[in-house]
Amino acid sequence: MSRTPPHPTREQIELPMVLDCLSDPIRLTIVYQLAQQERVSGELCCGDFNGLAGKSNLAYHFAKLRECGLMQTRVAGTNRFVRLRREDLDARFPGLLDAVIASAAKDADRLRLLPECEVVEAE
Amino acid sequence: MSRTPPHPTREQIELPMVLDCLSDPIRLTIVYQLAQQERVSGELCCGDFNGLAGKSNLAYHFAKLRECGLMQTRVAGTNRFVRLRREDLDARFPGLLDAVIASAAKDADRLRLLPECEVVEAE
DNA sequence: CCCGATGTTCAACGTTTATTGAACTATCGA
DNA sequence: TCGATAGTTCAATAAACGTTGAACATCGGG
Repeated sequence: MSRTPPHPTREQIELPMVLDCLSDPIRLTIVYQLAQQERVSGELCCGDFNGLAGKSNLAYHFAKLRECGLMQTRVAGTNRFVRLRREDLDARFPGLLDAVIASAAKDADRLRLLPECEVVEAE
Repeated sequence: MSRTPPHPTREQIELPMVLDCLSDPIRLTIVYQLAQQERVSGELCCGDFNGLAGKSNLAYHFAKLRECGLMQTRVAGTNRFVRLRREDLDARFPGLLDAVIASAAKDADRLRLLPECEVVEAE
């Protein structure tokens, strides 16, 4: 569990898998928030997403994002840091990631991927 | 069965649904071939895709593509013509469709969405 | 008016998916 | 060394998905 998990090579990244990965609201939110972070460190810790779902569910989504080549995991002590594989994705599918992120930003309210995600409970 | 089936309005088109729709190889192929057709009539007849899958299976994929807002169906006699909802998609998600199509074109051989799709049968 | 062609609808099926909680592993700090 | 923390793995479940074939509806041409 301590070693860095396997990632696909750049050439192994497949378009349908990437699109399928991005089609899930939780994963799209993760990607979107990682994209926001690109201007800073580019990295976020797994725990930073704990608000989105339960921990085991998040681990499932992280694995999918990693296996399809969308993001990269770095192990640091008891933490794991994730980041977008921006260079590989831009090389494989130029403009795709930016278009998806821009589209997500446009619909941020609709997708509920805003910083503060208030869940309104109707009775 | 004769009347034009329901389509979502432009504003009803949702990003995750569009991405999910595009993540299926058969649907991606349909979209890709419709995009090729944009320089000509922009339309193709349902039957033009009969090589991709069985007819009932195609009807299923057509329905998904229509319901997510990716394409439009026009009834003409006993035929049905489909086309990309280019304007609506570009308005909703600028650059997305083009990026996806360009990515698909880049991987056309890998995705087997070339005009002649030879299926190599290993014993 | 029927026949053939075009496509859809329906029920059935096996597979994949997302989600959960419990158990587990690994690391850091006191 | 012990305990708390971070995150993964596993088994179980329910829902959604893609594929199939048979039945159906509609239109155009003889």
